[in-house]
Amino acid sequence: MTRSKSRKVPDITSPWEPFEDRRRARDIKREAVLRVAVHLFLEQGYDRTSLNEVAERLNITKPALYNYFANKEEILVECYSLGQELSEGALTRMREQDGDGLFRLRGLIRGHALTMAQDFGQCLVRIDDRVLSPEARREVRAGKRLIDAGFRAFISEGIADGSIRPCDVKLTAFAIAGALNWIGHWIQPDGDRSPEQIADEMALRLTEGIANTA
Amino acid sequence: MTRSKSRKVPDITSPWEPFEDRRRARDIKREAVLRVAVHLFLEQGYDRTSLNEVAERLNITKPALYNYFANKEEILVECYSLGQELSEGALTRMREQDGDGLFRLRGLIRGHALTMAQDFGQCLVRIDDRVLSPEARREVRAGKRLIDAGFRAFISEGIADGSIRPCDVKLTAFAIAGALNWIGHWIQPDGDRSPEQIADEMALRLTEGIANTA
Amino acid sequence: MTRSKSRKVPDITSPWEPFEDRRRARDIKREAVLRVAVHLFLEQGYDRTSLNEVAERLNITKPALYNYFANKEEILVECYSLGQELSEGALTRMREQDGDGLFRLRGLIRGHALTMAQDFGQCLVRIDDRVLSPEARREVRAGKRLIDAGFRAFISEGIADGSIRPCDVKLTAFAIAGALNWIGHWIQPDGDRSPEQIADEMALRLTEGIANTA
Amino acid sequence: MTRSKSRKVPDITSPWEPFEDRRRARDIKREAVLRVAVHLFLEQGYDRTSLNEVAERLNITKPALYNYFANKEEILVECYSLGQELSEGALTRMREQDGDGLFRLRGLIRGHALTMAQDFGQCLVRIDDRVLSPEARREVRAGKRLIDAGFRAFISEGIADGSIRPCDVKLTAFAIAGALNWIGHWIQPDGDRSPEQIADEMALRLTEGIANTA
DNA sequence: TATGAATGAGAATTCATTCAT
DNA sequence: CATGAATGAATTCTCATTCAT
Repeated sequence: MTRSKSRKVPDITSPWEPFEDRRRARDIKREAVLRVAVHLFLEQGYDRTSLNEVAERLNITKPALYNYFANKEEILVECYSLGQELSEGALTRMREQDGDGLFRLRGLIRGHALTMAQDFGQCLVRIDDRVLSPEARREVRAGKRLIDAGFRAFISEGIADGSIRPCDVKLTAFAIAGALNWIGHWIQPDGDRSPEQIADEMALRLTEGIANTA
Repeated sequence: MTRSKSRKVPDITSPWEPFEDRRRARDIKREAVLRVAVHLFLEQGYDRTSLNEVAERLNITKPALYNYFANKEEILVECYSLGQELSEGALTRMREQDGDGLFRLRGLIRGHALTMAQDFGQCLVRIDDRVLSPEARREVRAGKRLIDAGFRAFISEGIADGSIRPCDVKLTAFAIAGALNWIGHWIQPDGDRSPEQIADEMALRLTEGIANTA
Repeated sequence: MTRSKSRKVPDITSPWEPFEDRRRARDIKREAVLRVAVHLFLEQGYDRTSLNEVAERLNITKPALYNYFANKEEILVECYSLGQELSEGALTRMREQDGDGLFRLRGLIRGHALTMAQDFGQCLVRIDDRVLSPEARREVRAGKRLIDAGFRAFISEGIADGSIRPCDVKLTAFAIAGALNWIGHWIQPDGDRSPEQIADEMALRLTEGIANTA
Repeated sequence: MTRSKSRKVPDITSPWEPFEDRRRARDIKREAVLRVAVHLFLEQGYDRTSLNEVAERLNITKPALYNYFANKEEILVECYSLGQELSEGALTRMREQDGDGLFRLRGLIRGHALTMAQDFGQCLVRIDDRVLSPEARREVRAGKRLIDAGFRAFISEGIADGSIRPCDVKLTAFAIAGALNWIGHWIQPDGDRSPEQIADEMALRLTEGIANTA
């Protein structure tokens, strides 16, 4: 690992590097915690996953976790955030791309489907956010609404530009989002379809009915 | 209540009535427990709902619950069962009705959508069955697979009889089921669409793309 | 059984018989409770045996037990009593028989050994009387002391009449009682020695050292 | 406390001391728990002794106990172990000593008698091992059988070398063990015989009958 | 930064006992 | 007599979190 190597010779190069180094090491450890945590959360549920288990898998002790996170909730919130970023990234990318509403919608579908193929993405729909404190929940839900708004926006856009047939926007968005979110519940790492295949298929299937291809 | 009335004159009508009466009273109470429990489970999550809360809402004490259920898990399992029955009922009904695959699929969609509008139905998709013991989980999942198999069967049937365009059956079934299950997450009792409206809309929307209407 | 016969024709013979009958039936049931209870107490320990289990084995319900016993403790106390009576019977019998101290001691040993071969006898030494309320415990211990006093009396008697060699009476009594009480811990219903064989062997073995056979 | 003193100057003496120190402190605390626990177990019985009581006497809180023991059963098992070691020590010592069977038997008797004068030894015979899980019970019973086997071995040895008169080995061993185990039930800390006196007396009394002194 | 220890809060479950029927 | 239901009290155990070191 380059991390451990650089840790051996910090003073030689620059007195600032150690800080950099340390911060980076810290971030790496934070990430490791999150990866292990989200994995266990998905495997056993949030409430049934004790911080002890998380710590054990990382070969540290429970209180050590508190160096990186204020509490258990913060861990979950960050897992949500990382998942959220995945879909938001797709949303942003499609917003910035040229193309009609249908094209953008399909892009978002693909992006959201791929999100659901990852642990952090899955936790968005498989870990109930009712375990969060009201404030944290509000924030998380705001994030989720963003994506939903994205679906609706692209659908409306498509209807406006003629690429999508008129339909009940809200319900259609819910239907699409639901079909995609469900992926997180049935997808298997070693399934016979790759995440990309699933994403592509969904992008078509979920828009067939509304696409104005006639 | 008729119960208390009949209790006053048991010997006159029938020596069996008291028993019947008691059994019925028992069932009524069991049901009340389940209704309160599923409500709280949906509101706060299973792990965060203590039996104390359930009991309190019923104006009884916690140990009294153990007269009706062996343990907390059994309560959840029965909630799942009641939810499961809702969709299975729709499945059975459509199986017995005449009509092509598309027709049946739409019926099942409607039925499953309506299931998702009820507490017992929602708990199927909103309470993580990973809290169950392996045996109980196996049983619950078997039930869920039944519904999924129903979707696939009707789609296959439709493809065979020409009412549905050839498509990836498994993925399509997942997409439809996902869109419907998601209803349980967003529907609101006082929303501007009635469950029936949602069900009808979904029955159309989710089949538009695959219906062979040309 | 004559019990069931007489129960069928109670009014014919005498208006008083039913009472007798009822009392007897009651006693029979009490005994049944005690037999089942002591068995379970020995099998699982007093605290770990719930009245439910006792009731179940008798095909009745828990509250029904309260018709025969005031509480769980009373059941145990009566089990002790029945065991106590076994040894006390032997003590009384030997007291009334002619013979020197050694003869009587051996008789008591035999009697106490046989007591330890029965459930009620075993409970004397295998169920800790510390589970009893102070009053009940006092009574039970008084009974146990009676037996112990019997051992000492016979030993002293034997020393006085020359059939037993001078020895530390108290310690010798404890040693003999201990050896006998231990039988309750190792004896097995289907062992290769009958209770009588064990009793006889003990009567000899435990007195060999102190018998004045020279 | 010396602990706090050494804690002030750890680096001077050795970098390992703190660790040693901690481990030792931990062991000391574990031992304290066991001593309090066995005392209460003997006083009130295992089931009637709550971990709360144990903790209270130690001026800690109940969950703190779980730092040292996995559960209540483990505490009991360790109490048994400590008691077991006492007698096993005597057994081993006598095995290694020169002398005939009678000599060794007497040594084991003395050792076992002294075991019964201590809390940990008493719990072997006064706490019913039926409260243990099957696995734990098996282990504990294996230990008990070891001692019993020791008694039998020394008796057989004595018969073989002529120091003990031929007798029913199994029954004799049971009788001796029983007499000794009973000590745990009647001995009193402030009795008029010291444990050593009792032990010596028992070593003689229990072998008088079988010793080949003629 | 990391750890062992400790704690407060809480949860499920068990059970002897009571009571109305 | 017997029962179903209910309860209060207790108990074991878990866990997130804190703190001194």
